[in-house]
Amino acid sequence: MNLKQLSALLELSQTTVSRALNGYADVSEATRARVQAAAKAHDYRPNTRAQALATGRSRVIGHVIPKISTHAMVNPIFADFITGAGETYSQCGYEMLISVVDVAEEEAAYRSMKRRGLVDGLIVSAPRMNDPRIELLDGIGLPYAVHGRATGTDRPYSWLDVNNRRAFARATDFLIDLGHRRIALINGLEAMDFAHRRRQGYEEALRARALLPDAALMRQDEMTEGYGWRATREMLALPDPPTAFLVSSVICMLGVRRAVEEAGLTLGRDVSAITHDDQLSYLREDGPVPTFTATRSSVREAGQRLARMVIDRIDTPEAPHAHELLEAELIIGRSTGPAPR
Amino acid sequence: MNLKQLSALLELSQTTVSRALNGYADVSEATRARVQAAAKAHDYRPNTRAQALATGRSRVIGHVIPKISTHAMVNPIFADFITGAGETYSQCGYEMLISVVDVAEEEAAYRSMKRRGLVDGLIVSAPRMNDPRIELLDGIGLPYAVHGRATGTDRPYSWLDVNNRRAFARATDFLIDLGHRRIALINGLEAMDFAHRRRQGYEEALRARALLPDAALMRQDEMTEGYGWRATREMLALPDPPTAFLVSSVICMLGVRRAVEEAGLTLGRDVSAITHDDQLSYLREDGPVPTFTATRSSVREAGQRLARMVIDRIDTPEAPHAHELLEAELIIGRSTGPAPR
DNA sequence: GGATCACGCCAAAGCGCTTTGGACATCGCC
DNA sequence: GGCGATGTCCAAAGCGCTTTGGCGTGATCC
Repeated sequence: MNLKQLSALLELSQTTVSRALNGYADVSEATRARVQAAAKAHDYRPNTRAQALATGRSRVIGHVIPKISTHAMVNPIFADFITGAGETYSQCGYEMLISVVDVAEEEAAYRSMKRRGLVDGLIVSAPRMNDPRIELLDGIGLPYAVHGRATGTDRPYSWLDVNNRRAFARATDFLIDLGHRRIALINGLEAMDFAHRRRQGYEEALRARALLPDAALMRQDEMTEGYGWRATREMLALPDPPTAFLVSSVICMLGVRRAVEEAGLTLGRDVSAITHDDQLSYLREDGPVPTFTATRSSVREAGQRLARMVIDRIDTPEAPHAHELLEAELIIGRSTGPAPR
Repeated sequence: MNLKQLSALLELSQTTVSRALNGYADVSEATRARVQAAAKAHDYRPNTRAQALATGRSRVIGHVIPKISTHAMVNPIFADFITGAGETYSQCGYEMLISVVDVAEEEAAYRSMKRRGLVDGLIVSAPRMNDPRIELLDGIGLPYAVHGRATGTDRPYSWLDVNNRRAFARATDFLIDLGHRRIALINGLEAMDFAHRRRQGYEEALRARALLPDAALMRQDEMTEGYGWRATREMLALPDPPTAFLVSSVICMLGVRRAVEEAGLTLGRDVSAITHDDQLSYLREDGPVPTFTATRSSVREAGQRLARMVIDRIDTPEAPHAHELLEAELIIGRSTGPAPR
């Protein structure tokens, strides 16, 4: 059933039927009701491609996943983030298009998306320091919103971010309050903006309490379980090992715990650790006290809100850029305790 | 730059330019070369929406994620699977559309996708026993391929699956060889087809060695870390606890390990465990011997191949249905050892 | 009573592509 | 020289929608 057939059936013009369904005022309420009833009865849905062609808007938002190499890690927060964004999209009548592209072809991919009229807007994920994509997308003229921020870019853009600096400063502070002095940082790759900010927060908090950051206690890498384990194991073997760890993700934290336990130590007693927790659904726990003390912020909610943000960019490009800074909660679990003496 | 402008520039008709670019024979090689050069020089990309409207094919493949409730788990294999599928799609000139829909509206979502001409085909994920989606999609007339199988459906359909039955039978057999007699199964939800098959394999292997499946040693639930921990903890507290565990996912396995260690036991010595491992990229390890003994099969590769399978369905709907049964490797790690006496 | 206006409807153009059904040369062949 | 075959190209008609501009009709106002 298409517009033509539906309007023939109703003995109305395509114009009137279209305008009736799209809420224009110059249709009498009587005919509008009649049209809506018929549309419902025949389960009429306008063809998206025709609609897009006629309006110039595709009602699709793109998410680009740059692929480093064949074996590179897929971001574990991806699934929950997508779910959040998808919820907003379906509420707002948008579709989500995901494009896996080789990192070398990322720029070409954006250009192609624009030229082919594939998407109305984009979500930019995992911004790096001085991320070139912001300038690129402004140049291309594709609305977007960034999940995170890109230190070093001076042009305005819309973003939503967790206050990573403050979260890690608070976590560090909390560990210092517990008497810890040698606090390690198991960070994500610091070319990533969020990891950079976390280190800032960590170092600031140390300095504010007259502690000197020690390069031997700082690591950065892709946040896998294996990395958490390796880093912890190595640092516990130092002559003057840390008594506490600040960890960038729960996945890493799993590795940290493994290393701590393998060393015959108990987490929360002999060694403390705080992780950032994106509330990934498949790692959720139940029970009164969480296993891990964590700075917690829902990545699914971030997806929901960021999706709304791109849609706003598309609808009102002239509006000023939006910024949302989510504060992470510091949730006390069983992985922290007073520093051993 | 659109077709009209490009053809004006070349002083050719739109027809000729279009046919030149689409490889039709009735264009001289000289003009074809000229057209291609101009298209390249101006980075011409046909508008996807117009192309789709004209051809009736959108070159988009849909993935539907049914959302149980606001807090339901997002499948952890999702990200890697999507990445694999996305790789194939970009090679074949397809786009991937992801739709998060409330489970109650799943059927309506499929219908709508078809009517709106949004997608040319679909991937069906996480089939349940007697999954109604297969009949539904056949009725709607949307090509699809299933990731897994749906026991109880007698109509033919294209699928790709891991040989879950054999994988779990082999794993069980291996544990029996090591002297284990009380082997627990920490399964996924058995309404899911894969979990059902895993239990079959497990029970068959037990019976083949004259062991009786014990309901007290079998659990099923959503495969979270917390579930693995809870199930293990409870079973270890039984009067006659299991000495080995068969676990449905690495995420669960993390919980199993936690429970084992909390009980003061050592995995691979006091208690053995084998998990199914989808080779999720963010849980990957390095090192010579893996931590976990596992039945291993790459979900990313599954994504790649299944994407190819839907594309084939779209291109040649009259071809017989394809089936691929991937065998999981049994990889020996450090989580298994001889049964303690 | 005629001008004005709002209301409700519609014909037709257009979005950017593909495809059908020729048209026009050129060529080889009898 | 005429005829069919072949090789190149093109005008125009769609694909299914939205939107512009206009057309009647009846009510309103001086």
